[in-house]
Parts: sequence; C-alpha cells; structure tokens
Amino acid sequence: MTVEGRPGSPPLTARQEARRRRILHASARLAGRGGFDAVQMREVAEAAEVALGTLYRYFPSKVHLLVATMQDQLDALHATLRRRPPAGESAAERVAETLMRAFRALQREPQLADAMVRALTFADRSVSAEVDTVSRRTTAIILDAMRLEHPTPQQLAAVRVIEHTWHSALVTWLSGRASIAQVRLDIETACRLIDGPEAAGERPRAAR
Amino acid sequence: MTVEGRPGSPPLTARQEARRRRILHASARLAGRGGFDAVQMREVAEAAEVALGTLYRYFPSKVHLLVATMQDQLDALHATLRRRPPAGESAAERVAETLMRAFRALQREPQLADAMVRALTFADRSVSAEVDTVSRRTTAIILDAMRLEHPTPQQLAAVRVIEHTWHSALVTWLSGRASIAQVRLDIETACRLIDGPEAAGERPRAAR
DNA sequence: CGCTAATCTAGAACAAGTTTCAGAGTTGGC
DNA sequence: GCCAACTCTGAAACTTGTTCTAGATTAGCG
Repeated sequence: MTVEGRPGSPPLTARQEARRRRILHASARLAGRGGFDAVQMREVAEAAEVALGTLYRYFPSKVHLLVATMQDQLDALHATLRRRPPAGESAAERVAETLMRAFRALQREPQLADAMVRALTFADRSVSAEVDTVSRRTTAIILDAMRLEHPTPQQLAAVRVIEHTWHSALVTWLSGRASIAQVRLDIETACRLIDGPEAAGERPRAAR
Repeated sequence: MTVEGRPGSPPLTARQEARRRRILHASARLAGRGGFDAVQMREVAEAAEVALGTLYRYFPSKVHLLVATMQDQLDALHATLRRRPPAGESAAERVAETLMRAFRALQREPQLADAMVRALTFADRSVSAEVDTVSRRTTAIILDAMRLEHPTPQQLAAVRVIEHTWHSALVTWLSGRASIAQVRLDIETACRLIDGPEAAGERPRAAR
C-alpha cells in the first residue's frame, strides 16, 4: 500500500526515489528551523514540490515522516563514526565518547533534534516498526563502539539500559530540564554497567 | 493567569476545586478507554460539565491536562506504597520491587498509562514545570524505596539512570516493542547501579 | 443589598493533521 | 503505439486542539 523507502517493498523508480529524497530533505530543513511544530505537512509538500496526497502516500503521518528523517540522520551519523572511531581504552569509555559525540551533533541542530525525538517518543503502535528500526540502528552504533567479540548477556542488558538513558536524557535536555553536563553524567553512569559490577579500581574517566 | 491547583497560587473556591476535580476525573476516565487520542478536549469539557473555555482556563493544553492527571495518579501510588513498603533486603531489590509494582498498576490500565506517558514525553518547554513536578515525585518514590540515610552522589546518579530507564522502558512497552519480562530485566539491570561498582559482600545497608 | 471585577457558558472561528475524490499523468506489458 | 493499472495533482472536506467573543453568573466587598 504505502510506498516506503524500505528495501524489500516494491522498488522505487528513479523519480519516486527523488521525490522521497526531496520530502525528507524538506522535512529536515523545516525541522531545523522551528522544530516539531514547524514541520507542517502542507509546507513540507510545497517545499518538496509534491501534492499533499502524495506526501501522505509516502509517509502515512507526520510522525512517520519524522521518524524516517531520524533514520536518515542516524545513518549519516553512523557513517561518520565509522570514519573516526572512538578512542577510549575500555568499552565503557568508547560508548560514552560515542554517545557524547552524537549528542554534540544534535546540539548543533537542536530544533531538528527536538522534532525527531518528539516524534520518536510520541509514536504510537502504528509506527512501531519504524521506531524499532531506529532503535536497532542505535544499538548497532553502541555495539560498534564497544568493539567486543562476544558481548555477555549482561553487557547486552547494559546496552539496553544505556539506550534508555540516552533517549530519556535527550528528552529532558530538549525540554530544558537538564543541562548538558547532567546528560553527560547520566550517560557515563549508565556506561558503568558495561564493564560489569566487578570493575575493580578502574572507573570511567574522561578519555583525553 | 491560570487557575492551577498548585498550592501557592490564588486559592480555589470550593466550586472551583470541584470543577478541577471533575475535569481530572473525566480526563482519567476517557484516557482509561481509548488512551491519548480518546482524551478529546470537547469530550472532557462535556463530561466534566464545564465549558470548553473553562477547561482551557484550568489546563492550558491537553498535555498540561494529562500531566496533571499523572501527578494525581502518582500521588495515589505513592500513598499506596507508603502503606505497604517494599520488602527486599538491598536497596536495589527494594527499588526494583517498587518499580515493578508501579508497573503492574499501570498494566491494569494500559490505556491510561499510554495517555499519561505520551503526554509526558511529548511535553514541550511550556509544560516543563509540571513535568518536573512529576519527575521529582518519581525520584521521591525511588528514594523512599532505597531507605538510605545518606545516599552517595553515585547512588543519586544511579537513581537518575533508573528513572530514565523506567520512563523509556515504559514507552517501549506501551508501543508494543518490549515485553513485560524485558521491562523487568531492564529495570533490574539499571538497579544494579545502586549497590555500586564495589559490590563486594555487604553494602548499603537498610537504615530500617 | 448593590456594585464591580473576575469567572463561566455557549458557540463560532481558526489552525494543522488527515482523508477523499475527480481528473491528469506515468508506467509496464503487449 | 496502445491499453489497463497505478500514481500524482489540486482542491475541498473533515477532525480535533486551540482561541476568541458576547453575554450570563458568581464572588468579594462596602
């Protein structure tokens, strides 16, 4: 029914792919200004030179659109990180460094971050597949940073908590209820879980 | 400007207090059925026998209304918990038990939980004061469960991460992306942070 | 009581997300 | 090149959150 950029569904023609790209671009640009509220479906359609009905065929709701926008941004981030991997000594350090780097990227476009994160947490069941994709990509980024051959089940559990912390801390920062320092502390605290409770002596300390 | 039930602002007359109560009651009832979407301002106003404009004078937006509803529910929960405190031996156990108990309470009214949590995470800056109140009450509940005389800074940091985990896990459960077992595991994982990385034999003992 | 300011009501009006529909344009298969 | 099926467009309509207005009610006060 829906076109969807996901590989697997009917492949898009070049023009369709271009439309999809224009839409995502317009979405990100509008979000970069006023945040969630500034992404108005009529304006996105106009900016992407597409009819409103078409926009809705590509993305069945504003939330779908913004979650897709987030997938896009995450991909870009992941690529960047692969090019310059984190340098910490322990897995915990590398994860914390990676997340803080992602965080600084979001800081540069706080309005865009606002739009994407609000969409993500506001998403209801009808978007759960897409949200899940975002979640899986986030997990992949964290696991990449850990650089472990065989993460233990406990470490995987730790990754889940870290992700929760990351999302929630982001939300509190975006709504002005936590400072950046606080976010960093929260992330570092959660990352302590990676090295496990036996962490003798060594405690997370800022790399560099 | 706004009436607000918060003590401090102009005291409400009995009729106003009654209106406020009717509104919150109607809100919770509607949320208990269809969740966030079912809480429609016109319907709340009608059910509470109040004009739409009055509803907006008491709660300046749907999100404000639902966050206030959450404050209400949290108060009730906190009272219940005080009556029957958690019984675990370590602070971590008691916190996990408390949160799982809260979680079961929410499970009984998943639609209501959905409405409240969605409102909470969707809230923008204009609601941050109210959201902060909710957050502080949650913190109080957790600290109560820990029953520590002097929580260390690290333990306070752990509480923050636990709260993040709690919120975010709730969101993923509500959107059908995590099972209850998974939520429990996540909460228990986060609670491991309380007992601290030095987890040797005995640690934070209950002040009892 | 009677006055004045604040509050409440009913209802219209507005804004933005979403749906719908008729007609024009594309595409893929033959 | 031509047809059938699908896609896109433009515009109107519908829904629900939010705002506004004019007139009724109520509360506080002398």
